[in-house]
Amino acid sequence: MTSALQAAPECSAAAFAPLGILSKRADFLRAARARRAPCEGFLLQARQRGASEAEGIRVGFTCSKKVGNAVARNRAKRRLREIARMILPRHGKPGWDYVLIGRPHVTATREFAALQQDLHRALRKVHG
RNA sequence: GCGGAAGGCCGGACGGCCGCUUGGGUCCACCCCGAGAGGAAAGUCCGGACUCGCCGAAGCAGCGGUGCCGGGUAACGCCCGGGCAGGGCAACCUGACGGAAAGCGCCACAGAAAUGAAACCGCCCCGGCCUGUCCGGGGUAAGGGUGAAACGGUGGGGUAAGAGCCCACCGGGGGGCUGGCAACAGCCCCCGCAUGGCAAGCCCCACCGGGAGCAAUGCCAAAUAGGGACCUCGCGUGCGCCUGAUCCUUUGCGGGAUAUCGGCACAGGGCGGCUUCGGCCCGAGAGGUCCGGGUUGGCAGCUAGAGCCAUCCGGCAACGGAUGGCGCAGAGGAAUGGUCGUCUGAGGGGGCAACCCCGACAACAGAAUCCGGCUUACAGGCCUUCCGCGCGC
RNA sequence: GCGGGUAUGGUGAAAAGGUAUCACGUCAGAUUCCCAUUCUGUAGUUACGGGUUCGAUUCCCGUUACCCGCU
Repeated sequence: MTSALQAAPECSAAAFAPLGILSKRADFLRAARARRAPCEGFLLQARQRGASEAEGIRVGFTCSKKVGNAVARNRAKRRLREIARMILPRHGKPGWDYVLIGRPHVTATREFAALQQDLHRALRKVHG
């Protein structure tokens, strides 16, 4: 966790998108217990962290074996990562954790623009 | 032209923009220049490389594997060539393909009998008297029936009935010669010839193999309490040597003592299932197993390798050799992506047709230490060689 | 990633290479005025595909699914 946050400022991309990466099982579990917003292409879970925890926007991705074989899982994860990179730095809120969970068949094949719409809608629901 | 057989290859192409990982340039940042999934990256079924204070080597025992012969290879359970057997008109395909008179074991049910064979019915002969759908003794494996399998097969002779009892052919066994490195094949001679099947049952023979695995292993940092339990072996020798402590003596140098401490030595002990040799360690402690506690960070291993591509030479081939060229992913909760455009396009739709429209979501699938194989998955396409049938010349 | 194991009615387990068995459960029937108890019956491609064998749940090979260990 600390490594992910310390690594982020060194990373060139982090200057644009200060997104931390979730890697701890505990973080995923805490996000799952907080707010959730299902939509067509994926499931969004989000949580506002306590003051003592890390800063900035953090994001995690989950594609279980249900999504498919390794090719399908990786493809779904990459598309989720892409929409997160495009949208979260501007529309996400600092101090929040977001977890995007892939769905079988849909996440890998849905129109990319529709996926982006889904994320916008899900973020509004989670924040509001 | 139709239907097949074998071998090999490809697995959309190019570009723009925005990203990711990584190498280099740059003092740093910005930025610039490169590189970035597969034939199976898969299954983890074999074989290696590499690592290990799991002691080493040889032998024995044990365990596991392989199994026609020859060759290839670092090695293999892989590949190539050959033999034999089975299948196919053929091209060609398939085969765990050593040993069953070394031994042990099993062969259910059925059947008389399931293996150092055997007489239920039947057939034939002899004897008896109650002369019969009878009883007793013997001969007989041709016939019946059972079974997955019944002790050579078919035909003829022969006989009381039969029988390798005799003969011919086929099959089998033994020996010799020839060809071949060999597996094996061919020919000749001899033997009328009881000697099932299963070794992917134990086993025998030959050959091979120690174990664990890159989450191996090494280093750095951080953190905790270096804590507990159990097991195995040992705790010996002494006028040995040193004189370093110590003690006695001397003003001191020096000399002496060896009870005690220390060092050295020896005996002894430990390190594989056993033995031998070697090595290492201990020498009064050593080694091992387990529990408990802390960490879940970083670096190395980590990508130049039995490497790839051409050409030539040797070889039927697998493959080997020589010369020249190439630089070819290295992540680490894990990069190799997103999107747009142009082209090609199997296919789909429309039309009598020319042609038009749609069309990259058209396969299986994502490196994780690295190689050689095997196996499994795979849309569609291309190339080469060969076989059968049909037609033409 | 590396290594190991398992698969048998709905569930949990047995089974020398020779008819797949046991317990609980399900459903149906009998018993009872009704229920419970009791009794009788019921259903398996032995995970899947090949091979060895006369014959495979068992032996061998491949595939699939699930489970476990190792930092």
